[in-house]
Amino acid sequence: MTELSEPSEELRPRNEEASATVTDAKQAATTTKVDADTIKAIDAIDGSEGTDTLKYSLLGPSLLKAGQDTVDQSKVSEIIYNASKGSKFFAREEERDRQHTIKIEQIQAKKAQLEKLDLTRDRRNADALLAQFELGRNLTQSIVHVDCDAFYASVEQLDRPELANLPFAVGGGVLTTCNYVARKFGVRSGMAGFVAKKLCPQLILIKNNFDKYNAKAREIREILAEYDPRFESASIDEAYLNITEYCEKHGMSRADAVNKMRKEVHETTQITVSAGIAANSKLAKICSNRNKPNGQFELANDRDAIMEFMKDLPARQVNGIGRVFERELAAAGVKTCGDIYEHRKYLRQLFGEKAYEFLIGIYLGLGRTYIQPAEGYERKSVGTERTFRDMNDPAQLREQLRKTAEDLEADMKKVEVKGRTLCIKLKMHTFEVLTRQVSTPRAVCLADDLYKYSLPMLAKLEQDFPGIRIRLMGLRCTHLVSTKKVDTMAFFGLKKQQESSDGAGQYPSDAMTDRKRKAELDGQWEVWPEEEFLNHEPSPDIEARPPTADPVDDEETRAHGKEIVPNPKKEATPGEGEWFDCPICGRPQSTDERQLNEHIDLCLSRRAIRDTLQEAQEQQPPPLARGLTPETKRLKTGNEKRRGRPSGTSDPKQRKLFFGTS
DNA sequence: GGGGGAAGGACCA
DNA sequence: TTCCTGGTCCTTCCCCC
Ligand SMILES: Nc1ncnc2c1ncn2[C@H]1C[C@H](O)[C@@H](COP(=O)(O)OP(=O)(O)OP(=O)(O)O)O1
Ligand SMILES: [Mg+2]
Repeated sequence: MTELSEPSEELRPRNEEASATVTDAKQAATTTKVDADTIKAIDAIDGSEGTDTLKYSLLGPSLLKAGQDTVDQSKVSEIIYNASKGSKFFAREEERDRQHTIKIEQIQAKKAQLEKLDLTRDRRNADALLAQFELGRNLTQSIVHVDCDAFYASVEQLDRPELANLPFAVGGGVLTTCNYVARKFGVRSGMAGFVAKKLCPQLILIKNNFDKYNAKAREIREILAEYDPRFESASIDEAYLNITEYCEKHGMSRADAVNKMRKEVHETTQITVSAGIAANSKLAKICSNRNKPNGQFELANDRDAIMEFMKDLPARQVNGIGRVFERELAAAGVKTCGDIYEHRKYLRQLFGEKAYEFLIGIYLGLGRTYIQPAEGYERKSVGTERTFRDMNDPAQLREQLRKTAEDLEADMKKVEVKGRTLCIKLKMHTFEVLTRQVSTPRAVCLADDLYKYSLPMLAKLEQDFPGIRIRLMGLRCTHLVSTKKVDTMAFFGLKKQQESSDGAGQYPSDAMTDRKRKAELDGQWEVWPEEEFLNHEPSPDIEARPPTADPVDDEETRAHGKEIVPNPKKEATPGEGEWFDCPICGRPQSTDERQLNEHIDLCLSRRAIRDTLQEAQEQQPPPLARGLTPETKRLKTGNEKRRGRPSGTSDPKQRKLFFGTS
């Protein structure tokens, strides 16, 4: 699983001072002008015809990062521009910039059009939405966002303390991060190594060592768990915690608790972290950037304080608003979150329903107030891609495809999944990206199959783009089917798929696993407990049945799984003790791990048999009637209804929506 | 009008 | 001379029911 961290920023206009509580002493000293610069840059953008937007874009996505206070952005931008000029990468960026500019003009034209119309209805709708969201506001929780400082660099520095005062960066062709000394030169994550060298010729480059970072991240998480055992790691160096309970139990203020936590992390792991404390995750995330490095910032759980906080907040600082959307919003007149209100009646028509709701939520400073461990989350795809020297020889391309397929097989084995959709990605020498996908007739994971199904896509692309020259190739599988025995997802009743890891009988290519094919329920199933069993298959005798021949019987498949995650349904009435709802049959079960697993095994194997039978009958769908069987379809919709609010998904990086009222 | 697949793209670390 | 990698979600288009 990949994971990482976040951006940063500071500067608070005077008027926010009153509402936002600064909880770290060193804060006052470190104010920056990045915000101001950013705004200036955007202002410049609006009507400009020149290279301003391109230069701004070339600054990279992380210009809001901490440690830039003393940087002369325009000088940096000039150096980057000159270093990049003339390259293919640059040409591509120019083209993108042109496209964006066209889109901006369309937005402006549309807005001008809308201004002539009577938008009373749209304004009323927006007000209704505001009112509705307001009802869901929850100010009862204390959410903390923790973010390690210059994470990879800090970890490297532990092994090489002599680097402490020298500018250094981690990464190869592109930097993953750099220390704060290097940031003074304008060096940032995501920047090309050679550009960074132009900005800072003495810059020392260190290779990535992900195992080391992951190990360190685990150490840090161990400490976080003391403060909230159900914390959510959002990336390798970031986590959300709900410390409401902790503070209550220990009679501590939130700021004190977080100070203590940060101190503890520093003392035991030697890594400094920054934190934001607020009423919800979105605000906490913004706050954690304010006193970076090694600082914290608290925003009171108070509506007025929050509204004041959002009022002058540059939209770009909100997670989910990047370089492009920032420009588009600016074109519509929205630069700060506070600006959203006066333009509310246009937003839906200009940016669509989702973005509109997202923005309204931002204006109100709403966000998730429930935090849940990431283990309860189901991965959606696995993929691998590699950049190499330009290539256009068909034989070589096939060889590369084969390699990619093998890499992907290894990754899929590691995370124990197969996929029903295979996606190929090519980046041409011009940096233009092409993707093609197919649904495979069966879930696949073996290199032979991955190759077999992706080759025709490659061939087609070669045909459509004669003489195609490629600098990157990737493969990705989606519509995953778990090959784990009982995976944790099951416990959330979200979705469960199971299949034999050796459903290989179908493929002539893998005779080696063939011996093992007992019940090959290669297909996936999706279980929506209530609907599926409570509605038409109560079958009271399930429990009584002996555990039917376990369909899964493979070494690796057995290795993992069987991990119990507490039911997130925390309202489990305390008086009655706790229970888990079986994700398969929906009935409450003992929380005893062994008993529960036994019960689930039973339910699962029962499902397995049923599905195998069913498959025998209705097998065909994939090729033509590709899509869901009527049953699955119904179940799927059922699920959506059941989960109700968008809330559910615990995707750490969920972008839009979710003003979870918990 | 809705579901789904396919292609492209924004965004995040 | 040179600009990564792995993942999520959204939008737009299309076909089909
Ligand atoms: N574009 C990227 N590609 C790959 N890895 C990245 C990228 N950006 C960041 N990372 C990695 C390296 C970082 O150390 C780690 C955490 O990211 P992030 O929190 O944004 O920065 P940081 O921790 O290095 O500095 P900061 O002090 O600003 O938080 O994720
Ligand atoms: Mg960080």
